[in-house]
Amino acid sequence: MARRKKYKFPKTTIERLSLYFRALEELSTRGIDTISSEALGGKLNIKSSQIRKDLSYFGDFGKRGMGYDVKYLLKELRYILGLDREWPVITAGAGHMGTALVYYEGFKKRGFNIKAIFDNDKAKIGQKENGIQIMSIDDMAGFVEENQIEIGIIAVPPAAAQAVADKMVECGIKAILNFAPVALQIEGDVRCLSVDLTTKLEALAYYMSYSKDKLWKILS
Amino acid sequence: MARRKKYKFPKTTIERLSLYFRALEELSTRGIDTISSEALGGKLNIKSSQIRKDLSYFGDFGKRGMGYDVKYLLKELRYILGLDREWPVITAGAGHMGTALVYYEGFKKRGFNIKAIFDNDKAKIGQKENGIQIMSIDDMAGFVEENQIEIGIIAVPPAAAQAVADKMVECGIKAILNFAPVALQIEGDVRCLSVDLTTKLEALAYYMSYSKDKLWKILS
DNA sequence: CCGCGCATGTTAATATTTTCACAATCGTGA
DNA sequence: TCACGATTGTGAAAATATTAACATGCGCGG
Repeated sequence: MARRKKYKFPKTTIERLSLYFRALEELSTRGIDTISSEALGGKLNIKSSQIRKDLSYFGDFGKRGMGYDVKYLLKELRYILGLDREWPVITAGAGHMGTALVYYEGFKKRGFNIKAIFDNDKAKIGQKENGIQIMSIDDMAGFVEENQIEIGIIAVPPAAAQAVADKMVECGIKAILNFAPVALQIEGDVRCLSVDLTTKLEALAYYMSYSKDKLWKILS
Repeated sequence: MARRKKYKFPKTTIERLSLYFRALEELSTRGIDTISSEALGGKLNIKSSQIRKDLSYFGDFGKRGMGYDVKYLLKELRYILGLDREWPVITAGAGHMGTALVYYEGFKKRGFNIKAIFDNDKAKIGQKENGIQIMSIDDMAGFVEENQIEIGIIAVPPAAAQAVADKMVECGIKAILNFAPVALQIEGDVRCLSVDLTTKLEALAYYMSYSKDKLWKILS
């Protein structure tokens, strides 16, 4: 098992580990046994020194002169990222985005199992989506406790997001992934990360329009 | 209009401007005319000094002792971000995620108008989703040229993403927003940003599991 | 079993980003 | 019109993160 090496490392390292994991998975299915940091970096547009450094925070996984054993590194990363178990999760919001998440392959593949969908639309409650029950938000507390849910995903309209987040926290959820375009105020030791669909698109709009007739330049 | 001040600034500044813009919009609809960097930071969990510095890269928008005029700053940010115009965009992928994007309010609201959806599923081609035509990928080139599309959104399964990206580049698309969980290789001066649904979730899994029995600690 | 080439792990240097701290200055009310 | 409280804009310091550079060590071939 991976030995701990350093106590502190950049926040961005974790998200890169996730990228490494994904790329290694793909290499593994292609039957590739070994890869160098240089080659992996080429696939991901990340410098090889960055990869070596990221990995070095957690252990010595490679062999000098040889590179990394794909299967071994996968196993280690799976452990480091906490993907060596199933994570039962709930989602809130049975609209288009919520539904898309329920069908999203990437979650199941990594052990994130959506156990229930919560919504307050009476017409939807009681129905199923991809085999998963849509339930009333009023039943969230009991469900979370019974099924020991720790992770909640929010995919409701922005106006409702804060209330849903509060509800999740109240129900004992420990981590929230937020797809609503609002900054949630979370109290307590609950982790919250947001996936923002529009800021990235707006960044693209910025790049496109600045290149034409604006003069600001981005650093680096 | 905003005066240019500095040539270089952090990459992250642009995405924060987008958050400021969104928060100011909400303040504006609530009839709030003026806000301080401190108060805005409180809403967004961002330090006031960060906000002032971000804005300072583009101009002097505030009044000492008073704060920022909400409507004025909105206007300036709209210009800076390139949101003072309509952006015609196309999407690729008419699956669950692609469909969710077509119905996503946040895009239209900012002037990003999805003009067509491309897919290679014959059963879907010719149909509409939210009033928008689903077309064959073979017709992309003509459509992009005729409609002067500069931005493309990829929401296809990972295995197909690279091919779609190549196609978009070939068609003259200048910026790509990628929702597929793969690192795209883009040649030329085409901008590409990815929205990653799983890395954030995996980061949460990491935080949750490290807090229990792992010893690694994150920096800061 | 020695020497070579390759690719790691790591230390040091560089680059970038955030935060601090405070002088500058706006509007208000005496 | 002056003094005060508030809040900006900013230069300098601190904190973070990336990149370079290279000594170290592994496996292979002779």
